[in-house]
Amino acid sequence: MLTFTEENYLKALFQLSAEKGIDQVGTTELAQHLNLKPASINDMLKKLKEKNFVETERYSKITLTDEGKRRGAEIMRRNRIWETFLYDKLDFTWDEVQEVAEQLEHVSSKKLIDKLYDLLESPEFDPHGNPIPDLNGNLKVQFRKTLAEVETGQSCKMVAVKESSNSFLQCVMNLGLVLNNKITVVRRQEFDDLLDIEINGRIHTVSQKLAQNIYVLCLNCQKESTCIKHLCNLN
Amino acid sequence: MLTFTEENYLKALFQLSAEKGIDQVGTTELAQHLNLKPASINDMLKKLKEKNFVETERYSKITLTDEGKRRGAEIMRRNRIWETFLYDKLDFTWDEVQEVAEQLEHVSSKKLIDKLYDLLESPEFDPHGNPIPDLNGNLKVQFRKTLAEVETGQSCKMVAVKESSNSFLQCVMNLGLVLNNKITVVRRQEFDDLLDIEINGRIHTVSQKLAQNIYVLCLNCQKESTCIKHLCNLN
DNA sequence: AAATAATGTTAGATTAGCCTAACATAATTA
DNA sequence: TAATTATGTTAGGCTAATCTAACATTATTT
Repeated sequence: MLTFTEENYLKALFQLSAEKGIDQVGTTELAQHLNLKPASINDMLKKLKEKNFVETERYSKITLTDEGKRRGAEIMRRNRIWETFLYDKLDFTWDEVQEVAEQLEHVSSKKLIDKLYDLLESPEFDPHGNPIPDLNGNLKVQFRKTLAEVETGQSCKMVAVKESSNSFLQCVMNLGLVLNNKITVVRRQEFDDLLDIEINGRIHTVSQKLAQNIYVLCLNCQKESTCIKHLCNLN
Repeated sequence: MLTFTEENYLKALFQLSAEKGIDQVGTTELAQHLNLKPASINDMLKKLKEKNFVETERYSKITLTDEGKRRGAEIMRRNRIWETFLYDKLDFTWDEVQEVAEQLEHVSSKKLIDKLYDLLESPEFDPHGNPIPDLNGNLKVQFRKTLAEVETGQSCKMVAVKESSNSFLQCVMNLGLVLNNKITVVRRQEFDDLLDIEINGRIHTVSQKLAQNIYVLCLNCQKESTCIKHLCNLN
C-alpha cells in the first residue's frame, strides 16, 4: 500500500514526465510542483527508490520505473475520473473540481473507480480536456498547440487548458469560453502582445499569458488529431 | 482544519455516545473502538482538549463539547451519505460500503456532501438502516429492539443492523434478509438458544448472537416508531 | 578556464501519531 | 476493608514527512 504522500509524488512525476515528453524530472522542478523544498524530495526519493518506483543516480535526474509509471497513471486516472464526476453529476464548476478531486483521488478501491467510470459512460477526457489514462497507463494525447501559436486569421477549437489555477480558470470562464468552442484569432498588437479573438461572434482582447495556457486544435488539421501515447509499456 | 485522525476520534466519540445514550466515553472503550492502545488515546485527548472539542478530567470519562459533537456528527453524516451513494448508485453490496466510506468521509467539501445528498434525494437512513445526522447533529432514532428480544410467535420488520463486520453482514445476506423484510420468530430452542425464524415463507435457524445484532420494529408498535434525538443542542 | 548560477545532497531538528512498559487511581469482590 | 481487577496516565521511544542551513556538483556565461 502506498501512503497518501507517496501517491502524490508518483502522480507528480508521471504528470511532469508526460507534460515534457521526457522521462526525466529534476529535484527542484518536482519540489516546485509539490510545493515542497528540494531537501524533502530527496528524503522521499530514497524511499521510492527502495520500493523500486523510481531510478535515480546521485546528481542526475529522476526516472519512474514501469511500476512507478503504472501507479502514477493510476492516481492520475482516479483524479480525472473524479473531476469528471464532480463536473458532470454534481454541478461543480471548472474551477471547483481540482481541490476536491485531489482529495478523492487517494481513496483506494478498484470497484469504486470502475463503477464511477461506467456511471460516467467511459469518458476519454476530463472537464479540462485532459485525457484520462487507461488501465495500462496509456494516455491519449491530442495533437494540439496553444492559442498563442495560432496564426492571425486562423480559426481553432479549444480542447483543453494547461493551467489549473483558479484565477486562470475564472478568467477563461469570464470570456464565456468552454471546451470545443471555436476561436478565431482576429488581430495581434505588436506593441504589447495582446490578442483580439472572436468567440461566438464577439471580440475579446486577451493576454499572451492566457493564450499560452489554452490548448487548441487547428480546424484544418483534424485528421491526425489524436494519437495514443504509450507512456508505459506494460502487459 | 481537522486532521484525518482527529476526525476519526471525534466520529468515534460521537458514535459511542450515541449508541450508549450517555455523553461519557472511557479511554479503553475508545481505544478498542479505534483499534489503538489507551496510551495513544491520551496523547490525542490532550490535543482535542486544547482545541476545545472534548472535556475531561484526570481519571474520569471523556465528554464531547458542543463543537466536538457538531464535528463528530458531521463526519458521521458524511460517512452515511457516502455509504448510501455507494449502495444506491454504484451497486456496492452491504458488506463493501463501510471500508470505502471510511476513506471518503474525510474529504472535506460542503458542496460535495450537499450535492450528493440532493442526488440521493435526501435519504434519512443509510443502507444499514442507521440514521443520517442532519446538519445540526440531530439523529433520528427509531424506537427499536433487537431480534433476540422479540417474543416467540411475534412478527417484526428489520430496520437496521448493529454489527458492521463483513462476516456478520455476509451472514445476513445469505439469509436473503434485506432492510424492511418481515421476520416472524417461530420457535426457540431452549437447549442451545437457537431461533427458528420465518422470512418470505421460508424457515431459517439462526444463532442468538446473530439475533442480537439485528434491529427490528415490532409490527404492533409502529405509531411511536421514530423520535428525534437531540444529541447536540446548537443554533 | 574561471567565475557565477543553478541544481542536488546531507545533517540535524521538528511535529503528528503511534507504541511499550511502568505506574496510579477507581471499581468490584471476597 | 483488603485484595483484586479494570481502567487511566506518564515517560520515553519510534517512524513518516517535513523543514533549514550548510555544502557539493553541474551547467552556463564571460
